[in-house]
Amino acid sequence: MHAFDVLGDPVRRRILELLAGGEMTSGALCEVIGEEFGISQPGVSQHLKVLRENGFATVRPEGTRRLYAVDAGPLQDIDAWLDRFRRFWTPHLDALATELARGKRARRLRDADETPRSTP
Amino acid sequence: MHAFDVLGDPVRRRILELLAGGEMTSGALCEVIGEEFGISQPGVSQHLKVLRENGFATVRPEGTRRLYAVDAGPLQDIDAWLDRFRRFWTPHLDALATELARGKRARRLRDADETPRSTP
DNA sequence: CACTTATATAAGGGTTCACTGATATAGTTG
DNA sequence: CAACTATATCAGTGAACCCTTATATAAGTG
Repeated sequence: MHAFDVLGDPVRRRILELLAGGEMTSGALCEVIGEEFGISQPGVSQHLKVLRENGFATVRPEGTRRLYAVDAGPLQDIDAWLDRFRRFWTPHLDALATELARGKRARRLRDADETPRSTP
Repeated sequence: MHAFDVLGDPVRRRILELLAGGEMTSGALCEVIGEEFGISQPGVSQHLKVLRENGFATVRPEGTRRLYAVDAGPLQDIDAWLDRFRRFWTPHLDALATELARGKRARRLRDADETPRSTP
């Protein structure tokens, strides 16, 4: 399943949004999602499986619970795919700022201690 | 159809990649896509319709041809949605650089992501 | 106008997906 | 071990999606 397909489902997007705030147990997710979308525990569990199997989430057992957390790998892939379109909405940011934003070379920020002259 | 669903299809992603290079006619797209994916002209046309109807592409008639172009609006929405996960792969960029990169206006644009309450 | 080229729509079929209810696994506790 | 809690899996069903072939619209050309 492609990363975009995984994110095509609103339940899975919401789960990731929740996990963005930190680890959560399957049960806690079931509660919120069940409330918001009106779907059953197996329904949520199946979505968690999709997130797991596609690298969007990791799981860590703790006693009888299972703690889920975001794995940002596939999200980063999507971010990278979007690169080729960024020029459509960030007309001409100077290269340094773009580089910074992408995070390709965070180190350079320290070296060049300047305050990047903004041209927004 | 949600933006992520639109991008879930590899043919539509490829069409957008091609359009990222500049306007193209339906015919030219049919040729490349037909070649690469082995699908028919109506197949491609239907994908173009999806892209149009969901705001990913604009069309402009020129004689008997139709010129397609990228409309980056929905892509920007996706980029904005990814914001909440960026900290996972851009450890700690200072706020200024991030703000610069995102484009200050992008922030104001939209933050709302509908999380429907379904009625069973 | 008849003909051709460029593109879109229509109708139908096969496949995939997301749900539900029932059940299985696994850890915890009496 | 038995009972309970937390979570995952199974089997089945209805809907959505993407493709195909056939056909429609529309503009240019003799």
